[in-house]
Amino acid sequence: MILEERLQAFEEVCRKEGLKMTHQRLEIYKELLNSHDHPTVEKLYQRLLPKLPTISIDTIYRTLTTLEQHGLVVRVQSLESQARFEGKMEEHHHAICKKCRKITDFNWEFPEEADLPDEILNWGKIFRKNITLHGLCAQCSQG
Amino acid sequence: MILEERLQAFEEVCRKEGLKMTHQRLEIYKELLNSHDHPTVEKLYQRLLPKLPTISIDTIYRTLTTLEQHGLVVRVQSLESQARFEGKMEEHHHAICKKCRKITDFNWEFPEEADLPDEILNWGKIFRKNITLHGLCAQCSQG
DNA sequence: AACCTAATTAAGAATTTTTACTAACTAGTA
DNA sequence: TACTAGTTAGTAAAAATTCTTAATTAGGTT
Repeated sequence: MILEERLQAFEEVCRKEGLKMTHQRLEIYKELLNSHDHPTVEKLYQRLLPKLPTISIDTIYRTLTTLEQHGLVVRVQSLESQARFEGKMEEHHHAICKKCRKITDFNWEFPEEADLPDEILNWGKIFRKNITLHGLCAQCSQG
Repeated sequence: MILEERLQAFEEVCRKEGLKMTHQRLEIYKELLNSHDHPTVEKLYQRLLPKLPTISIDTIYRTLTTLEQHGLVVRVQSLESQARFEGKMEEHHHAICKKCRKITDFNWEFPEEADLPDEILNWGKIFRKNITLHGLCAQCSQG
């Protein structure tokens, strides 16, 4: 069960880094793991309200930033002003529809790093390599 | 002179699309062309103030959004909450430093589209393909 | 099992970032 | 030179994010 693994990793990281395992933190993390639409903070807030009726939106901002800093979630690049997040940590890439703004994941084995130009290999330490496709999704390109 | 070409293209697009060639529009566009740091609206505003002391920040937002819609500038994906723009239209890619936030351009010939997985070729119409490298630039990875 | 302590939270307020509204103004054309 | 639709500056509002503070809590210690 991949979810189990993620939650164990979550616990482990928290212990290692001295982060406390609070109810809110766990629920926010689980909600993000269950969300496959790269939600905004606002969306997560709406989804969490039934379970955590008194949670504040600031807590979600804070929590996601903390988890991001510890490599447990990813802040997704987007063209919107609202921040978006994802819990999926396996390397993958995104296609963004200019019209409906939907972000679709896809897998692709990235070319070997060695194929990248030298100029950028000297740039520094590379942690992630992401491809983003910009365009119109099938639905939106019909209209 | 590449700048000349860009300005001519700018004029042409404006004429074609019925956009008026206002002083502000031209100055904003030229300032962006001269900026190679993927500036925020706020930064452009600061840079334009000496020349256009009464320009409002709203005009810069509006103008950039308009130019973006007509394919004259690109809204750069970023991890920050502030929108960033660039005028460089040739295909290129970005490396973002997690620490200092600097965005560095680099060139790389993207693999043939055919090499992308089928799932994503059926996704819709692809206009742009961008690679983003996340990491620490040389300077920041020393500290 | 109660206690300590530093981390975390909720709530409200404040900031920051972006957009809307409106009257005045301007580019492009007649 | 006048007309008209598009554009601008200024003000205000909305949207998004962060800060402040007092209360609460997790996790370790006695």
